[in-house]
Amino acid sequence: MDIKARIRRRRDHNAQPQFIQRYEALSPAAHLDEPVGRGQLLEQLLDYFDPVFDGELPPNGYVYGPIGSGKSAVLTSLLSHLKELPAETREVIHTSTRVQTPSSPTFVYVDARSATSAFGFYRSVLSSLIDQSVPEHGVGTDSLRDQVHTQVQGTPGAVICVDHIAEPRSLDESTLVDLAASLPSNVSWLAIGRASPDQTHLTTYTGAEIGVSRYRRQVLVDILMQRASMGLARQALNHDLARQVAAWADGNAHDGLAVLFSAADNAAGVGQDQLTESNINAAIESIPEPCVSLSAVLSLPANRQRVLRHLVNLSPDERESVNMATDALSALDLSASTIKRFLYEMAEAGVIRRVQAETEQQKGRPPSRVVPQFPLYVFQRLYDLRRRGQSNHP
DNA sequence: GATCCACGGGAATACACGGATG
DNA sequence: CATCCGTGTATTCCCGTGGATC
Repeated sequence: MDIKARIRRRRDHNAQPQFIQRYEALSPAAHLDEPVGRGQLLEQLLDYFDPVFDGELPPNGYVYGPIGSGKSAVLTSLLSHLKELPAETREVIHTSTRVQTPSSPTFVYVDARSATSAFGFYRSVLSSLIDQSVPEHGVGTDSLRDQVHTQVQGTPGAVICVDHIAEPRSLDESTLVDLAASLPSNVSWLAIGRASPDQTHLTTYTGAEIGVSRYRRQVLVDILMQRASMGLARQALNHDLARQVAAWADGNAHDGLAVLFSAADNAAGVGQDQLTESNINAAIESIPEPCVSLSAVLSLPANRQRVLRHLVNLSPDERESVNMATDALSALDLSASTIKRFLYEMAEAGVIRRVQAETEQQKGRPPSRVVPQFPLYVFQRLYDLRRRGQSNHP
């Protein structure tokens, strides 16, 4: 490295912003306010929602597509914009004292990963319908359902969009159908999931289906460049590297962003001001196959995430068996049997994988190695950031 | 006092293997 | 040889209890 470059590096390090400027912009679990490259899906969703603008309800619907194809990104962004519409008109038209009835159906977003029970579902719907916060305890499930009824009845209705349907640990299809049936008749739902229509019986209840295909390579390149420009110092990611990541990710934005995040984190750690091919390759190496969604991991109950966070730091030989991992995690203030049950449960959900040992030992059933199936470094960093954020703003 | 659900513990079941048995 | 049995470990299943919150 020549002297100029060395000097420039020192100067940049001191005078310029950090290499990683915004972790949120890089996070595979976060969505942009304006998603990139999904104009067609946006139009299809607007077509589907179109009756709402005439004060009518759309039919039940189903949006399906593979992981990392932008379903949640587009839907959450679209809903956040749509929800602003009635609020704007309300302020202008109505007096502050009168309780106004909206002239068109309202939009509700429910994440089935966090609303995993009937109680959670009603609670999520209700808290979206009213401004006040809804208690998590002390109120019965039936009472919540009745409150949803009183909120919706006599209005033009609501479209309830239920994301991440039929994933492990989220709401399954028949539960959704049952819950929806328990709501007033002026409610439509839009389910978002990964199963194609022939793999689900959900479509027997829907009047509209929207399929989403994986991102084309060039679009994924654009997404990576966009995120890099928002989250990293200038010129940190060059186009060729973005192309490499996109080629590897094969249309899966989640995995592509996980690589970008991981590579950037690594580069920042050793003071680079640009991502290199070896950063990218190392990051790619660190992504498991198959890779479970980080936002799914980050919406697990708190103590399960805590177990995973500590699992990340265990050495491989401490993960040689479920029992050994349980012992190694005993520093957590959870009982051994709970930790063990968590590990089995999360293996069931695909968050970790159990790999049966070669049958060498004599006695008993062979143990299983514990292998994380999520991007370790990215999870670690996001988990720690989130915790710090919470303790700053309790 | 009511409510939900995370925890914790333990029972039941599955699996692997060597050795005994028919 | 095929099957069963005993032992030891792994895994799954189930449910009561208590903490946290209203």
